[in-house]
Amino acid sequence: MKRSDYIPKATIERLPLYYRCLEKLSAYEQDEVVSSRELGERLGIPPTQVRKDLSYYGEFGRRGVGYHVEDLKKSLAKILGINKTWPAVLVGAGNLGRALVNYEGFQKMGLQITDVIDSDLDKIGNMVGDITVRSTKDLEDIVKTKQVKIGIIAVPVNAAQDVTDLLIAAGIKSIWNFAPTRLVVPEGIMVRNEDLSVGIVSLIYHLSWENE
Amino acid sequence: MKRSDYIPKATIERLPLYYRCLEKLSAYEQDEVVSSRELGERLGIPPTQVRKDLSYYGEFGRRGVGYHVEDLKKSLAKILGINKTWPAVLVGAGNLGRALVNYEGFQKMGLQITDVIDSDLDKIGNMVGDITVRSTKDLEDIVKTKQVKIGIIAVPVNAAQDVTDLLIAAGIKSIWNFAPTRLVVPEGIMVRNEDLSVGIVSLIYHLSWENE
DNA sequence: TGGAGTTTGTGAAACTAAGAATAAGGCTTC
DNA sequence: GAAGCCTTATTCTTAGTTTCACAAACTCCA
Repeated sequence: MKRSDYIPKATIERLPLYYRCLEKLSAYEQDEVVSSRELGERLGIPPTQVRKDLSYYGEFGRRGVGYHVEDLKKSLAKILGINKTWPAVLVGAGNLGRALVNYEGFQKMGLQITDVIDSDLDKIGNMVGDITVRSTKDLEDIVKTKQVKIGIIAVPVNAAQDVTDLLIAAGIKSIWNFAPTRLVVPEGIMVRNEDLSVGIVSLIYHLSWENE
Repeated sequence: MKRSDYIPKATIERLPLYYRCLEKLSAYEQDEVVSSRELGERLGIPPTQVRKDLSYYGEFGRRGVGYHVEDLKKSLAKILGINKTWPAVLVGAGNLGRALVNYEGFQKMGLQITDVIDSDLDKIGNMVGDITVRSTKDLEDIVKTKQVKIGIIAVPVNAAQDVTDLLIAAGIKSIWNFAPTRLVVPEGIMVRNEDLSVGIVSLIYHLSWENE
């Protein structure tokens, strides 16, 4: 597939939004075709931005017509890598861990949490959704046999770095980190921080400055 | 407090990171002073960026010395508006809602979830943490009497817009949205989307392109 | 006291992303 | 099949953000 040499990070963040919007369109709308204008309007993104973003990866639309919903959806799935299923192991069977396992949206995006790990002996053996919580001792075996590349960290801050080290030792390549701390990882390991506190603070920031 | 006319959005997103780092420093380190270099190293941000970000709000450091940890922490708290406590009402007593109520980091950032609302009759009256789940009918009363400005949406996608309308009708000014959809709101209402699917997709994206 | 070594604050430069303008292709209608 | 109206793709311009470079301020030590 064509791909420009440099693609803005911001573009990559918008692609999933386009994808999800197309999913909705293909499920509920009868139109086979959507214009960049309509796609943009639904997402609050200018149409020129939509076209620009897509153009990094090729020509998907037809001038004077628009984009074919199904085709573009398939193309985006391929671009995003969600045309296959990615197994993931989640560490931390607390509230957040349970919420993530039960989160509806992941399956559609290609993520499947196949295993849940916890170090708390009381939690091992419990069910989270339809997954049995297993011990950290099993981690390496799980990662190796299922070829898992993604690890999700949903443990308290003070355990996050230890869990990271365990995951990397077991062979994990990408980490999705929900603990509000910066993880130290070797070259080649990708970390995405999903930092909830940052989100709320920027909301509060705007609230507190808004009358000045 | 001094504040430049225009402050980059990216800067505002970094301020909470600085704040949290300072908290850690003030709790575990004996040094009273921290340099922009050290602060940056801990967060993976270049020191010039740290200084520039802070400089939008005034001069907090001493040349040749660095920043006084406690002072800067206090200044940042004031800038971010987290020197006071902001009450918030959470809608949706599912897994995600429970995870949010029990999330440790919020209190420190000035957010206090004071009430939980759900439309599901089976859930009303249940406890989430130490909060009793209440009906949507009580929403307006809660918002008015407690002067709540922040609403948190942790309901399924198809209910999110209805909940948004309810929150706004009740007088909410800022919405933190965990449902993976774009909310339609009137002018003057702030929305922050915390879209978990986007996070995982950008991780998958990098994984799937990495060997090309 | 003065010089060497730090570290901040900031204006300018470089870089990155977004937006506007334009060119080119495609549909519709007569 | 030609004119007029759409819509995409691309180039060019503008805006936004980061990085650089350096003066100013401070510490430490001789």
